Amino acid sequence: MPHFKSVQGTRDILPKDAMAWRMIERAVSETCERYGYQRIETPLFEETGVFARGVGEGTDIVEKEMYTFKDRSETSLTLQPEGTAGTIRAYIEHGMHTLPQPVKFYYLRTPIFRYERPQKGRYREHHQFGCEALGESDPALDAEMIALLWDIYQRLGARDIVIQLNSIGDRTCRPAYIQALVDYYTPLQDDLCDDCKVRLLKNPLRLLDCKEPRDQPKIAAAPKIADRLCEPCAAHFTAVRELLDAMGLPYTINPLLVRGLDYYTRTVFELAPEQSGRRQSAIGGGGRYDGLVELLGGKPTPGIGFGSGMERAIDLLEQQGVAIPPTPTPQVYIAPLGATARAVASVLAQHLRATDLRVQLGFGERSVKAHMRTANASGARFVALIGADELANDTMTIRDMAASPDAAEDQKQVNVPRSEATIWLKSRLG
RNA sequence: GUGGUCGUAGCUCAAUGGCAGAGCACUAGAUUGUGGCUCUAGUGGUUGCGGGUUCGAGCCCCGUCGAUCACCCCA
Repeated sequence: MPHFKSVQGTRDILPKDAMAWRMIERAVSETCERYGYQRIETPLFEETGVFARGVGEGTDIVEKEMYTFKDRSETSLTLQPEGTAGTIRAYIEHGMHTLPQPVKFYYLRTPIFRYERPQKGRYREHHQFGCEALGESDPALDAEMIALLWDIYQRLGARDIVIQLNSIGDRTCRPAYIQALVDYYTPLQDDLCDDCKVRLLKNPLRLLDCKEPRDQPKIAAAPKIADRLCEPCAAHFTAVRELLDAMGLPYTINPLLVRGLDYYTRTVFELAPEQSGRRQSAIGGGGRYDGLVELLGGKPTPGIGFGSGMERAIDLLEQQGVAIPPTPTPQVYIAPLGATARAVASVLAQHLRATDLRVQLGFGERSVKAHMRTANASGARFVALIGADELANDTMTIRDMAASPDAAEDQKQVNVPRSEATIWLKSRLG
């Protein structure tokens, strides 16, 4: 017999984790709706070009991390490696530029696929929630979105998390900054770590990200993008900061914050636990992408968005001991004895469920003891026992599983007419 | 893609190169139809997979798959 395993970097989300997921889903959807964002769900896969062009040909994601395949008509498709590009494609395809702008979306529990070497907090399939807002460049939108992300995690009860903020300029000022960076680093080339030698040629912004100790002094002395922004970008960045200050949102400017997707312009931000030396603990990140809609074939349209990893969010909440709502338990467990009772029990279960009670039906030919054990393990509050005696007089014996072990037997259970089952249970379950 | 550590029952783990085990969980019993505590029994394994060395491999060697940690990068 072959035995199958979930494939590398994927995992099952089991019932024991369901409530944690649901808690996050609720916090996200309710908070987003409060901010006027509406839910969107786009297909799991797109034509490869959507991501290749959107995310950027030179990025690691496109170069070596996409799940790309040809379908039976030889069309190149890709499982979404991030949440933004598909949403932009939908915005363009459905002519949403005709709606009042900005158009504000959120997505939830969206599977994201990246072919990477798995490790803690990093999977080949993971899930994100996120927001996108298109058609508006007002810095108030940037501030609102950062506040929204912050709000979600506050609502979830996460502690000690920080927002890092930076501006990486736009098509006007960034090329000049990158050139300045290259000019600064080129004379130092021979003294750089091997990774940085590659970065200098391939993705100079990433030089700022290096963690090699010997390169830190070079980074500290390197030109900073904040000093090189063009006038409009500088004004935009200032406005975002002033709004965040006015809203009282804690954030820190990180002049070294750059992001790995090519489409970002101006505002970029990340959310991470306060004392996380490790980079893969970032739980959310995003930024403005004013050129992206045009890049994907739409009219020039500003936009901004973020994505946040749900597995990482759950890890964080677990690590911080945030209380997860308990899994709902049955309110009634019905224990039938014998074939006739089982038929009666099935019908009774349906009646009770129709009145919104959570009912667990006991299956099979089992002893009373076995039923009681199963009921106890299920966490059911009451057991409704139906055997020969109860069948004979149309009753059921109801046992209160929450009664003290020391209580007298007649305090623990009572015989109730089956016709009064709903009323009896409802009055006691509040 | 690179490097370190590790793969034994559903879970957590034992077992000098010499008969594969325990606890938990699960199932069933402990005088009539009653849970939790206790006791007893039972189910459950091709020791991740494939080769090799050896009289004999869970243990040693090689490969492979996977997990984990770090790098790279990202959520």
